[in-house]
Amino acid sequence: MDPNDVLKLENQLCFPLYAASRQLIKRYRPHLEALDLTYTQYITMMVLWEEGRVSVKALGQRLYLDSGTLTPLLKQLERKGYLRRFRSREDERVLLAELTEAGQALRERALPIPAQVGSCLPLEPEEASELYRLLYRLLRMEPEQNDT
Amino acid sequence: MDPNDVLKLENQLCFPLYAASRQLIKRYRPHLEALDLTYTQYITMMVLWEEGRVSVKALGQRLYLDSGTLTPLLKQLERKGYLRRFRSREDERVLLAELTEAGQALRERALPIPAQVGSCLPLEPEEASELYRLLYRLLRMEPEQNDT
DNA sequence: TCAAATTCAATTGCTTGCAATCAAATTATA
DNA sequence: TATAATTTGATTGCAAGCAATTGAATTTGA
Repeated sequence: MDPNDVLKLENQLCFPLYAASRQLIKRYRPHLEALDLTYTQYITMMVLWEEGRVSVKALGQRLYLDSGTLTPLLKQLERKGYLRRFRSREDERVLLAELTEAGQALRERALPIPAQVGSCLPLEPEEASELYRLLYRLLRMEPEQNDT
Repeated sequence: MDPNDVLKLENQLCFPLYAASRQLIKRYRPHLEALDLTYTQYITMMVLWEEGRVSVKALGQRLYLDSGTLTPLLKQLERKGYLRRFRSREDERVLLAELTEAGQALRERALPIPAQVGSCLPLEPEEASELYRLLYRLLRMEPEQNDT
């Protein structure tokens, strides 16, 4: 590559990743609005639909989000009545989030969403799974170094 | 796929896209801090380094961002002295952003960044270019429909 | 020619996203 | 057992990101 082109937008992996992520999330919005969820709230609910109950720490590890993002988001979901927040008996530092009945019921209404969004993607199925594989490979990046 | 697994985090393309995008942007931060730029400011500067001068509208189309995001961002870059903002003579509605000397000079300091970030990715070169290709295919999604 | 429609940027208001910091609880170790 | 280090979640402050709205400039077309 011409060294003058190194800084062109189109020559960097990060930009299409960032742009595609936002564009795809935008595709979820109209479907999620009916459920009164944002995309981040939706993926949080997905973990709860799978686990039923989860600590903030575990949630953060699963979603690659920190407590600064999760705390207000979980409070919001609690206000909406989809989950309860309470401290663990065994370790009072640990805060657990647990599905309510309403949160559990919401799952049924979310079931058709993946197919609805997936069907309008301009990718062949094998391209989608290759993309999927490469993204998970990329996610295996080492976590940031801290100077201990 | 078991229909019960449709809502699992790991079965959706959007989640790894969203997570990988944020993780990769995090990789840029330490390098960009030295230039007093955030990631979004950086990609804005990349367009300016390429074009020299660009309207808010064109910038938004290029970056998939709207004026609500770009207006404060461009004002910030103007405060830092990297660009000037002024209205077009031909059409007073159009606001143009133009590189200053300082903005032009900043390019030299940004040149090594792509290689620095790229070198720590856990992808083979051919995987990276395949990922790149698939992301641009995905970005060819139709823009959102508006009900005219 | 002039009123309506369109285009464009700015503004408002809300939700992330995250670094930095703080406080509380627990664990390790002297 | 003191006390130091670690873990954990909350809080704070700032920068996106974007929908909705506004207001000014321009274009369209009757």
